[in-house]
Amino acid sequence: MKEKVIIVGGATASGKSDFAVTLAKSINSEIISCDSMQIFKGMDIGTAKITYNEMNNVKHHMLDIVEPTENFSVSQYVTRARKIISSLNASGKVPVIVGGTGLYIDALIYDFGFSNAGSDDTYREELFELAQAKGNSYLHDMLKEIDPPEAEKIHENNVKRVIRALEIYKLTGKTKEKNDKRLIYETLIYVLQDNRQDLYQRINSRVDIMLKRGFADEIKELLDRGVTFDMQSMQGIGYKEWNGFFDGTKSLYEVSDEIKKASRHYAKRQLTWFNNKYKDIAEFVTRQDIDRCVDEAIAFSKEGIDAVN
RNA sequence: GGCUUGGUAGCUCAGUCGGUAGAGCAGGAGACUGAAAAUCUCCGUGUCGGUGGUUCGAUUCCGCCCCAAGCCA
Repeated sequence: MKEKVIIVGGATASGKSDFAVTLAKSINSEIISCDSMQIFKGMDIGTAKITYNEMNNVKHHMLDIVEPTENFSVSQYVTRARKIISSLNASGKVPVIVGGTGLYIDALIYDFGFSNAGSDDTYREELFELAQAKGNSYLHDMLKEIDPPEAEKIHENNVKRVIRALEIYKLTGKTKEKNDKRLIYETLIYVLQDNRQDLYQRINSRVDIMLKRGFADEIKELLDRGVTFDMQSMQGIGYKEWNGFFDGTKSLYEVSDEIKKASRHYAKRQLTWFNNKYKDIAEFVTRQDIDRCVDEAIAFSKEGIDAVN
């Protein structure tokens, strides 16, 4: 029998955290965050990480699990999250997975068969310089040599992806295997929706609030602790934009404006992801549907368990 | 009141030696199975301030008017 999982997805600032806490509370379960930035310690304000009070006594997993000086990847996320899902299921709890990182959710609910490839910074650098010198298509041709179908899927200007594909090959000696898309869990998936304008409005004002709550201090602290702008953690929205602020090349207004803009763009990308990929497996709801969803979640988490006992 | 410089896409501006116009940003659509809050792809018709004139034809040249900024009174 498949393990069960409830998922709450949606764009940034759409109210996922709150929604998820309510669901988890109602089925006496726990939450597993599915967010590629909230995994970092010390990055709280900018990632809009849930606060202790907001958790409302519901246990949260997969938050603050990596130092901001470290690299992290989907495969590591999946390995760790799966264990938590299993142990919760074993104790009769259906975990509520919340997050906006589409790839992480996908990798979790489908079997992508990742091997444990880490990263190779010097090789990345090497390839990047190669692309600079000989052009994007040169690098793309390299990928075509070793993995034609993969090369077919990646646009040659998407240098970062081409590099990662080559890097994986170098580290594992293998090309990606085709895995069919079958859900490995029994799922109840909700995607939170919102009017575009309202969402953008919410994003803008949320950035203003972040700044008032000491966003700048958070960045300073990270930098003091040895985090630099070229690290993975600092590529996140709300972090990379501060590059230039502390040496005076950028004003606070510019920083805030750029963060808002980037967040809006991000939200748009998330909407595209969920709208197009989750059409058949998710239920699209708004925050107002919470009561109905709670009922469904209760039924979903009970279903089957009675039969077993 | 006089002079100067502007008034072109939601914004900043380019351009048309006279044949009705194009960039960046914003915005929109999309891709995405190993960095994903990353990365990448695609989408540009707007009374060219108004009005008269010159012209086969004006957003482009000329006159007048309106608006904005600056300078002089």
